[in-house]
Amino acid sequence: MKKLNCKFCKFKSVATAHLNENDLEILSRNCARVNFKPHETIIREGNLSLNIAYLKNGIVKYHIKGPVKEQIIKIAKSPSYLGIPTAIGDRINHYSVSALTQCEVCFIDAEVFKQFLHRNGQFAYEIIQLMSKNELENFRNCVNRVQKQIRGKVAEAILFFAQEIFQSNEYTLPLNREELANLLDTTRETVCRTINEFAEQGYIDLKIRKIKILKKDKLEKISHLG
Amino acid sequence: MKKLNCKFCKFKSVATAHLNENDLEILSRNCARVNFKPHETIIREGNLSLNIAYLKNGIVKYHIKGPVKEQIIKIAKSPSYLGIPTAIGDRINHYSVSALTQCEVCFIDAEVFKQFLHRNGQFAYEIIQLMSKNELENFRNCVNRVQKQIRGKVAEAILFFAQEIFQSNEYTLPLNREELANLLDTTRETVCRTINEFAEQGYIDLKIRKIKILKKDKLEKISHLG
DNA sequence: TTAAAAAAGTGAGGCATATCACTTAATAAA
DNA sequence: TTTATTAAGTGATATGCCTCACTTTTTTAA
Repeated sequence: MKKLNCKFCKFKSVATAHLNENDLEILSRNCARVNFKPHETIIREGNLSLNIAYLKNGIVKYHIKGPVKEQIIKIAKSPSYLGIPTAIGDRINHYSVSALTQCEVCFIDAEVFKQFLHRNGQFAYEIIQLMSKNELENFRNCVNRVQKQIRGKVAEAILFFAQEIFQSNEYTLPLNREELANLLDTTRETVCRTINEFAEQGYIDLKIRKIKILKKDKLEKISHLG
Repeated sequence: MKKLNCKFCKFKSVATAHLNENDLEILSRNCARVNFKPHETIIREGNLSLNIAYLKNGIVKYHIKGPVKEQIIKIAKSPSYLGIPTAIGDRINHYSVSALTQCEVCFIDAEVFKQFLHRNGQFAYEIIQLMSKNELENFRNCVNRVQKQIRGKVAEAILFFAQEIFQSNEYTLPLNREELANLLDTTRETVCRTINEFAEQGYIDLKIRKIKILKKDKLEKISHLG
């Protein structure tokens, strides 16, 4: 943990840009930076939610205890706030967030963050905008989960990592087969079969976790079809 | 449509309680009340989102166009804001909301609402709190959808309407079998079979849409089991 | 009050995906 | 390097639910 000067943070969020000198000073005093290695837990379900986490760098997974098993609900990357709903919606975290890659996180005291929201409508508005976009994404996500068949979901995931996470058609998947299966509501075996089928068909080049998209149009068609 | 005096509205939201006389006056001038019959659309996906809808009275369904079909994503009842994420997250509605019962809705000009958020941190904070709770619920909802089997979901739905919507063990389901199936990601036939099985087992008393819960503990067990 | 239309219920068979049991490959440890 | 461990891949079988085709009941309209 290091104390910071948030004023000069190059990863400053859109919302934070609305804070004045004084508030940035308060933020600096109530903010601590922590680094996480892959697999480490940043936010833990069931713990007291005393901080807002801001992901400055890295890729994370959100996961939650379900009636049957632990479930990955989404993948997110920096820059983004990680714990707003869980810190403001209740005193206890309702989900976990874990690092998939090396991650750099700022923990902001939740009370200080709430004070900013109360005092600064501009700041609050930016947060509301972020949360709104998130909720729309979550709805979309949920419908895709329940309606698409496995081939459609695997294709969607391959494209998601290329477009939303890595901005490249070539990348190393930050999930193993088990985790990918969990994210897509299926089993490891089915993911193996499906992803290898895509490789056989020449839609992707696949070396375990290294993926290169060869026929984006084919994948898009499979993804949209369900 | 009628013009209102929001100051004396007995359905006033927690957030609105933070508005001062002047803002309440502005709200009154930019707010219109509309009544809806069952099946009528309150918010339509794809339309411009120029208003925030506040549900003063009634039960609604949220639904969204999926890759395969129109999907019911959730059921909500008054009092609640209906269109915050879709009005603030984008210029165009990303989901629809339709009346399941007779509904009373206030449409608030989105720009006026945004002004309140900008100017009044207290107001914004209340909205953030509502949105946070919503997001936590959505996550929970989504995990249940993907992990539970049909029997578990039907049991959950029966209990949900009793506890969250009607606060009674005896109620008339505001959905037909087709809609209930859609909400639970299954087919009409499977819902019929499952719900009638529960009736045969004596867990519920069932007359088409009239439901009376007889063995809550049994339903809870089935629901939690998945 | 009867006819028409819509909603609900039911049985048989099919299918996508899960499960199980195992092999092969990759990575980590000794 | 060799061995141990974990991750990935694969075939055979099982199963929960969907689909289809139809009947029965309820609601709406004439």
